[in-house]
Amino acid sequence: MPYAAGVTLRDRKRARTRQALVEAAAGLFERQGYDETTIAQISAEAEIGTRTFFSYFASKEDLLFPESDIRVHATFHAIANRQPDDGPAEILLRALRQVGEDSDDLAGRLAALRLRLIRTVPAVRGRALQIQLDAQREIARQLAAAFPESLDEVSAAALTGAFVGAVTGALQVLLEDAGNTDDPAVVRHAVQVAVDAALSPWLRDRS
Amino acid sequence: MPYAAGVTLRDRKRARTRQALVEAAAGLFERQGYDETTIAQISAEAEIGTRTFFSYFASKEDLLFPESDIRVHATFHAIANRQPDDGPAEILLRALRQVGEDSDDLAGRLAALRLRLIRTVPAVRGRALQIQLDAQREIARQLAAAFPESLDEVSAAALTGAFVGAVTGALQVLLEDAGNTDDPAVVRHAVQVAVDAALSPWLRDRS
DNA sequence: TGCAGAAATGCAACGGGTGCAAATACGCAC
DNA sequence: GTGCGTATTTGCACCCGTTGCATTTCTGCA
Repeated sequence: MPYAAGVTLRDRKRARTRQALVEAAAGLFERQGYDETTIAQISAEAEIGTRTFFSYFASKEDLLFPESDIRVHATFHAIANRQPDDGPAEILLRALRQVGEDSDDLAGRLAALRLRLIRTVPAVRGRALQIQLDAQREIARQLAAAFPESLDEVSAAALTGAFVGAVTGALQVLLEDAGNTDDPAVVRHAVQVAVDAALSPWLRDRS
Repeated sequence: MPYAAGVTLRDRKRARTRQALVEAAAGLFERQGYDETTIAQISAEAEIGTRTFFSYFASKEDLLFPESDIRVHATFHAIANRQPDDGPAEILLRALRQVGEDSDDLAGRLAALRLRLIRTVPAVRGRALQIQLDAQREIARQLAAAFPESLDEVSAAALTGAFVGAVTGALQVLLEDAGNTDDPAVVRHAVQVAVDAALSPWLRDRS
């Protein structure tokens, strides 16, 4: 029932405008750079008033992170569909592995742009880190709920933080080495190498 | 030769003004809140022009992170003075442990304020995370240099990221549970618990 | 003491972001 | 299809952080 009731004209129009904003922004950011692009320009290109922009996105940075919760939901899914003998670490491992393979997320034009701007623009990097931290927290909560007897909230958060931190750290180095390539294949490969390198200590213990 | 030559009047005056800015800001932030305090106010209280503020700090957030590299330097020190048979993990472990014990950093009024604002104000949290990431990167670099045959750059970054991520994750939960206390003793205790909880997986393997 | 260079300052401007009130468009009942 | 109540859009004025520029003031040093 994806196209169920309740999806009104208003809703569709709103979604379309939102999409238009993201695309307009992506184009302008690529052409002129992030700092050089003004919200007024983006709004104009999407044919809405400047003021209205802020009823779609709370800030300029947020344009680069629409649907910021898909990763969290993916992990929820990994937790829900876990193998009976999977421990917390196995779940996180599988989930993070999947991030590397999920081409939808990394191959897209917007994803490449986002990655470049995260490396380049401090404001964007800051926002990205915050979103990551929130996601981490939420995943930890779910993990603790799924393993009530072996994980308290604090341990769950520590574990999640360790995994995410490891991947982030490795990725940081790999991307800075890779120079300014936006080639999706290169980026995807870097992510996979990073995940494997980051998670190898955990792999060693269990295999 | 700490008070060596070259320390001119200008330098001392500049340091004094910088300090005055930090203190003025701390007071105002405590009294009125972060967002409600304007740079003009801070500058006025420190008796400089608003414009001049930006020749001391690049942004409002940076007021809360003067000497942001002492932690990095502490880790350098831990690396330099390592025991002959210490591995990379032991070094990071010792360094992070020390953070919890170093009362200079956590007991101070400014440190408590900083911690509260990190939890409260998104802009501050963003800046803090960026500084942390930079520090992490730098530590990883040093670690890789210290263990050339057992650690490549990527592994070093992953390891560092895992440790820091674990502590950060644990601390996040502990501080949000602790409510809005600014009691330094409580905070310090939370940090120690967080570090121990976060690092216990690594401790188990080695002891 | 005087001069070159550094720092401080004032001013104007720009962009992100918000509160407010008027105008507009949509959903829905009739 | 009409009309009304409500959600959305919009323009406007405003605040604040931040920067460039030109001017003035101050310090280091010969």
